[in-house]
Amino acid sequence: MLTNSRLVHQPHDHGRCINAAMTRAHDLCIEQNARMTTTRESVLRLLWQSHRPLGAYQLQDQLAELLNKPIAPPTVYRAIEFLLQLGLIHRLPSLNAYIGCPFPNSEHSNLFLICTECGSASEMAHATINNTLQSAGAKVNFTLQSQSLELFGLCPQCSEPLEADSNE
Amino acid sequence: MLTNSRLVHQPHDHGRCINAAMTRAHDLCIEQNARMTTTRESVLRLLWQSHRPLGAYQLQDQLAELLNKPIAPPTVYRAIEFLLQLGLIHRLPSLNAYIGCPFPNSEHSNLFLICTECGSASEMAHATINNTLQSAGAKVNFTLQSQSLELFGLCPQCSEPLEADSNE
DNA sequence: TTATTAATGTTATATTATAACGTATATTAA
DNA sequence: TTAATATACGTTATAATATAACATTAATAA
Ligand SMILES: [Zn+2]
Ligand SMILES: [Zn+2]
Ligand SMILES: [Zn+2]
Ligand SMILES: [Zn+2]
Repeated sequence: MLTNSRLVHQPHDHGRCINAAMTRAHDLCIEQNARMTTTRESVLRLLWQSHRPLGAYQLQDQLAELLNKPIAPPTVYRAIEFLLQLGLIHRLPSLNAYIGCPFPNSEHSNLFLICTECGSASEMAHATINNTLQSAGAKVNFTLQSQSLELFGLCPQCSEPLEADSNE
Repeated sequence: MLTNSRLVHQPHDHGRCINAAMTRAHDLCIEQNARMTTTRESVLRLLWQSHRPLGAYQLQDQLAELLNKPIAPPTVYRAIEFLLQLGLIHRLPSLNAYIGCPFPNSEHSNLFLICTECGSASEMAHATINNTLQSAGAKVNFTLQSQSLELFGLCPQCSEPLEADSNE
């Protein structure tokens, strides 16, 4: 089971998250002979500013501010599409939002844990779950191609206040 | 494991699906002291015309034709919201579409099997999967509240042509 | 019946995403 | 180096999905 949950939902040195993500991205681009342009790099970096998914129009605003010039939606969506195709980011359909992928190299299905309180989202690659889903499909002769798995709930951080209350 | 997969992805007497769904809906409304108005009933019935999820604006068109008068988006969305709250339908976030729930009474999480070829979608309530997800969350101190699970692939119907080819 | 609540009608607008076409920039071939 | 090509970006318009706000009507309760 591969996950960034422990990191995401705890205080941590987030600079390392950013650096690691950007390094991986550049490596992957070289490997795939893809171009990491300023726009694409900026969008990826913006998505890694936190572990909270961002919508396309939030990205638009932040990108415009960062590059200090007006940015139109297609610019953002093109960068998003590029990053999605390389597997550097994911789309969270239930939120219409995007988030950086912490392990873009490894084959993995997307299981997200999304905190309804703070908005942070972590990702899991969970072999058992994937196998179970696969065989659940197979049992009814359904050939699995891809999947979108989103779990909503309270992250460790946001559960704590409640525990504190019960101590009083 | 509770599912309507066998039914959905095979030829079947769909009239029975519709009748069962409408009966369940009316029963549930009585039980919950909720009003099944013409608009709401029509939307539910439209969603049950097939096992393919429909978007809000497809519903708008079909509802306008059915009721023979212009229908504005809020009318559709209000009916959708009502049916969602009663658990009579579900939203499929990755499709921006809605589908009737085959077992609105039973507590269940929403696992959908969506055929990328014919668009049909079936639903599963799968205890093992839910338990596994629950405990996967618990392992990283994540308290599960709700979930959105969508599997994409080929249904039995749409896999068959390929099998036929290999017989030639 | 009147008061109250619930549902719908209506208009406008917010939010998310893409189409179409032109321009600039980078890569490759000559 | 230059010309040809492919790739990325700029720009404008618009499609597709969803909601806000307020007026009107219908159903229920007092
Ligand atoms: Zn971090
Ligand atoms: Zn990922
Ligand atoms: Zn049916
Ligand atoms: Zn259901």
